[in-house]
Amino acid sequence: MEIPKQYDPRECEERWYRFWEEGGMFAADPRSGKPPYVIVIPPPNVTGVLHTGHAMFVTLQDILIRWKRMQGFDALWLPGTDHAGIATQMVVSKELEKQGIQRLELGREAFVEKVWEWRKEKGDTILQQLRCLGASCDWSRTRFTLDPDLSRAVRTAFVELYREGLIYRGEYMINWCPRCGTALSDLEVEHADSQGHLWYIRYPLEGAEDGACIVVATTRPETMLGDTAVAVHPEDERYRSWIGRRVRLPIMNRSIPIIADTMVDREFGTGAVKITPAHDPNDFEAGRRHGLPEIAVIGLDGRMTKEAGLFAGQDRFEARKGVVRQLETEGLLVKTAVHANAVGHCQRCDTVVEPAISKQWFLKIGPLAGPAKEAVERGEIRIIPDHWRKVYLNWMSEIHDWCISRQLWWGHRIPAFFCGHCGKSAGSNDPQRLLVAMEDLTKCPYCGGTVIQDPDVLDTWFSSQLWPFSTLGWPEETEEFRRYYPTTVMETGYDILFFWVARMIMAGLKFTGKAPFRDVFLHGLVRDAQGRKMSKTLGNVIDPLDLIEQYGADAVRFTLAVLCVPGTDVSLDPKRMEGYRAFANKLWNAGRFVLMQIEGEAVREPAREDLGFWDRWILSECELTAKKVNESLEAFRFYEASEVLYHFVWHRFCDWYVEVSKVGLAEGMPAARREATRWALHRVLDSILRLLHPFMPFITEDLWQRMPGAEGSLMLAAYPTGSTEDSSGFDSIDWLMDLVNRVRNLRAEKGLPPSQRLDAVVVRADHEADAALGRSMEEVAFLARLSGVTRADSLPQGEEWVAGVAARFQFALRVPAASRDVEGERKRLEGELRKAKLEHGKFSAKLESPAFVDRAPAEVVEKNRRLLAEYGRKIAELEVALEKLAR
RNA sequence: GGGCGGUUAGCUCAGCGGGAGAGCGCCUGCCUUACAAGCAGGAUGUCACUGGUUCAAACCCGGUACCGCCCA
Repeated sequence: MEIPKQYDPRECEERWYRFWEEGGMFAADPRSGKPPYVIVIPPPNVTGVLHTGHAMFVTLQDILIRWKRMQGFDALWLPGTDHAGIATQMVVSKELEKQGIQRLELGREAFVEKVWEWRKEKGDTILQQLRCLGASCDWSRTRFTLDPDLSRAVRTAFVELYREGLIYRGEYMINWCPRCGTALSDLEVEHADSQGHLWYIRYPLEGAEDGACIVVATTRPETMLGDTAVAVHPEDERYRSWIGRRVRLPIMNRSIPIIADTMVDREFGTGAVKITPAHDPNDFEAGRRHGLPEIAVIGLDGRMTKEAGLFAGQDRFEARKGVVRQLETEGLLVKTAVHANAVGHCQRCDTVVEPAISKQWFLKIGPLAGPAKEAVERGEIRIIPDHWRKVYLNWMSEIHDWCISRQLWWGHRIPAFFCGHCGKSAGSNDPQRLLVAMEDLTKCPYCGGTVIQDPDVLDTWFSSQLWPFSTLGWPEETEEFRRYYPTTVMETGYDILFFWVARMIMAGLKFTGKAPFRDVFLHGLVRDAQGRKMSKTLGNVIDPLDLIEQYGADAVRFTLAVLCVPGTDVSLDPKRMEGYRAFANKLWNAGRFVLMQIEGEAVREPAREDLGFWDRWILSECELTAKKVNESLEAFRFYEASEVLYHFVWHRFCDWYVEVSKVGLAEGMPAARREATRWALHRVLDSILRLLHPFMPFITEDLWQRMPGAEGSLMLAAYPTGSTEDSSGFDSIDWLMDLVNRVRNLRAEKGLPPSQRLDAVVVRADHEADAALGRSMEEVAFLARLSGVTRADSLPQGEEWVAGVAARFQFALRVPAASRDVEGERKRLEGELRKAKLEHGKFSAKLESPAFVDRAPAEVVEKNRRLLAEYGRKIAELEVALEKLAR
């Protein structure tokens, strides 16, 4: 069998993926009788192309799914895409503009038609790209948030909430994006600190002969045109006598009252604030409390309205400058101070968001948040890492009503109707709650008149919150829903904890009465090598498809897994990926070695007594590794699981066992010994491939298929559990390794190449160590490149011997005269002595303290005693060696 | 303003009460017939600062400084 020296991912990835998919191995089977394990995918936007965030969740979720599938679960990983209202509408609009087509000219129906065409053409690109990473999704169950049955779920949810009075319509302050032309929820506004100004403006007091003024400070002077009051704190001595009087609003020359309200922060500015109910959320609340008029001076297009007087028609930022200039001219600007404040920006287009009063649909959140909070507090839902649990609870306790209507065309149209004849109107004048319905209305249920449907659509997240159950058939009680709901794990990035996870919990509890998942695992954001957020403007975006092309999907996956430390963002350094590509290659060559040794025939399990000490050691290490990997995955510690595997494969199996096995496989060895070694190699490689498969599915399948006796697919083979058998009794391996290391070290310092075999004498081993060495003479000789090892009672005499000291052994190497360097040796030995004395000193100090000996646990004291003795012996041995050198 | 984190080797980060670790990078030597995407060896740290608890603190508690994230 010819196996190339280098692993070539490109050669096999597509082939194996097709093998799995065509073999139906990704499909869940509700009738299998196995326990279900379910993850629903965080649906990528249809506009999307694969980015590193997707690569992250695909890797982690596929690891979980493949692991559980191998463990014998009926694993369902349900894929799909999200219609992503604003994002998709923006992308398609831009596409059309390139063709010279304007969305508004096209009209709603035709535009939506275009989006569907676009989605048909491009919408599944990303799902194809997920396959490149090896995603073992059950593609037969792929869903899209605008599918008819999912749309029905959305409508059901809306109607139910409306009938219960949890959805209402009204004029309130919302966030408005002038560029997208739609309302946004609070979450869709990103606050960015910016260096702005604080303008101090003088408002003349009416009826004051001395020209007295009240000075207010504002970061948004253009809004003063819409001021309808000035507010002070009721207990503020400075202004107490002013309350109830009136001031003259500059520029507009309007008379407005001075009111008292406890919301005023006495420390901010002058302690007196202007109130603009139409353009500030706090002022809006204050305005409603005090019954103030709401005068909108900024329109929804971002331009000043006719209420803005001489500024009407100006852009809002132009008007700001104009107002300041005008105030200066009138001598009413007291001062300008530099001031940092957080400005809201549209999440999608980065335009500065305008707080505005608008008639919108809202979801009353209180009744939903309560149970959602409790479910997490009670531990019915676990959020991992734990600190996100705290963040979740904190957010849940101060959550606000959710503005769910959007002035878009692409999305779930709100099933609300208005009658032009009798004036009945869904949300505000619908006493019997008839104007929101499952089926479209044609006639008014009150008067039979013609109705029109609300033109708005729902926030995309309104449908996303139903995803874990709408994808399984809800509101129908389908077989899938009964079997796979609630799902098992929700795995996603922490950036959508509020957007999505929290809302799914609320919706799940509300509509199904059950928490939609048991565990929530939140991974960190993928950043660049310097820890910066990836962004197009920075030009530091890493394309996962490029990475796959360059390093192979397995290396990409392994890197992401090993970097996934809970609670930390991921700095993705391509350098790091090189390392894991090398790991894949290492595994490849280890596999190549084993396959060459077993020559295509399955080796029968040998009798226990035929297994050598090193064979039993590696088998035991392998069990231990399996156990740790399962434990780590159970706790979502992906980094730990992958590190444990990396270490075992490279630094136990390859570095030591594969080397040692060459002794057992050598020509002159008894047949039973050779067979036992071959069996152990085969056995451990098989376990390694199984253990690594969820992390590196392609290379492991490729190697596994080459193994004698391989049937079906590795992805359906049993996952090793690791035994609970006693794994002690291998301490002496560590001593032998240390001996080999010391010999290698001495050899390196003498500049003696491995090709030069040396004679060695090993002496003064204690009985235990001596016995261990006796069992492994050939192995030690091979590993340390020695021509012969002699056990003796004392160090040999003579110029040609160089001494060294290991943990349990003292040894001497016979070196050529040319490489002797007495001075250098003395320095080396003295250096070692110094270190040993330092360590010795630490332990003896500890053990001399009665407090330590009395109060520390016995095993800790014992361990310290042992180490003290070890260093004591080492010191003695080094001193002997030095003394000999002096002679 | 409220909440949550972080500060450990040149870089990215583990460790979270009992001998300071990994990967990458760096230095030296090797084509030792699985692997040069490799092998062997080596160097590298006042575990931010400061009090306290403890026989014992990178780890627990209090404070300080700096950095970050989320929410208003």
